[in-house]
Amino acid sequence: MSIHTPILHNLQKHITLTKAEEDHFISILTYKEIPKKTTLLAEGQACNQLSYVHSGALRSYCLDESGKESTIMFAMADWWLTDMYCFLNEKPSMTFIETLEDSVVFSISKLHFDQLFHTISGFERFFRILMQNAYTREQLRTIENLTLKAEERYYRFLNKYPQMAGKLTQKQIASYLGITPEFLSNIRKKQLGKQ
Amino acid sequence: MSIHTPILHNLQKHITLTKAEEDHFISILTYKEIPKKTTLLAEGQACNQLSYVHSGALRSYCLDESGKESTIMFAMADWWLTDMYCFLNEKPSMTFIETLEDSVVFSISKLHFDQLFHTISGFERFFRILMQNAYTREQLRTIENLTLKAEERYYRFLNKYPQMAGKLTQKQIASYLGITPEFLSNIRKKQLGKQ
DNA sequence: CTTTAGGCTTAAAGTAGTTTAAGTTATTGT
DNA sequence: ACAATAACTTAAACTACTTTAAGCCTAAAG
Repeated sequence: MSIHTPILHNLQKHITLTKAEEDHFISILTYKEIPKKTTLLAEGQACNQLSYVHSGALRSYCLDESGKESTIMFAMADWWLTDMYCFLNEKPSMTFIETLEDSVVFSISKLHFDQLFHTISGFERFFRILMQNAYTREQLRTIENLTLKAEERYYRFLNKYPQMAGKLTQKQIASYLGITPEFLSNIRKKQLGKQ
Repeated sequence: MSIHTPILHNLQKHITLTKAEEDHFISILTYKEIPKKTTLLAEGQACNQLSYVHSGALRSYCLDESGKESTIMFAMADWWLTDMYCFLNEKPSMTFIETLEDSVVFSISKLHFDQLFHTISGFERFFRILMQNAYTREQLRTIENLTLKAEERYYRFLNKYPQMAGKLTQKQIASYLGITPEFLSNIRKKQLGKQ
């Protein structure tokens, strides 16, 4: 059971690798230990890393003109994270990525990423499935945002990501749901009364 | 310039096909002429078709318990459309798809779709890129829904999809933006005053 | 050609969510 | 151990958006 077992296992969810492919894949990974509350990507920076979360938890968010934060997504162990649009199109990042707790990630540079489609025969398939899942998940989020009230969205969030709830502040959860922290506090008070 | 030129051209945006691959691809397409305001997929039905829009315009939407419509997406010439989650996972459809005007589409069955990954060497890449674009577009929509007011979302919609604006009713546009038709009418009146 | 249903508008009243501001409780850095 | 900063709460005033209901206009169906 090496340090690379989980990330290899993640690939093996969707594709089979030869021993040579495994070795090559491991050779391009950059191991990073990142303390809690560290920003590893900031708006405007080159977004040339795709990261696999080995342990810990991270969050990506953007800021509007007025300085208001919106949490785009979070990632815990066994998830992948980057500013996907900017990574794929080699644009300066439009988002921030920060650790929520001490984390270990394996990063792949855009250069190596592009090569993986040639060096690992199943990688195209692997990444296609990753993108399929990300797309359908994001579409569900859109629909829930359009059709549900904040209270219902909050309970679905708690239900879908119970582990994340403890790692995020209320302000961060509110910014994922698209409401103010004050209103989330309101929703929670209401629920306490019911119990 | 055959009827298949546009759909082949669409594949060739991202991959190169041999003549044999082109012929095979064309052989699995189902040509469909569909009159205006026809429902070609309804909630609960098997969603086993992925459709390329040759001409015309379509819309996908879902209904909540109370009967309220939400427009998930629309598609015009040269776009692809299905209930992606249900198509990929072979679940009964959660959405409706209807034509907004007389349309011609080429459909691919899930069975043929699965085979394409083996019969066309670049298809995995093609579909990966399709999913990448769909994902990053959807993520942008989420952020705009969370951060912008309805008025701003409406003007960005008009700006991004000027051709669609004329094909959708105000009710449908409102349901894409996540507001009531009455409030959209309000926004439009306000703008008329400014001009 | 006429009826009817749907699409669009208007306006008044209601509600979900925001803003501001103040106070309380944790965390963090020195 | 202390001060400073951020997290969470509360409440009152405000605004964005919804609901309801009525009226008008256009297009499709008989």
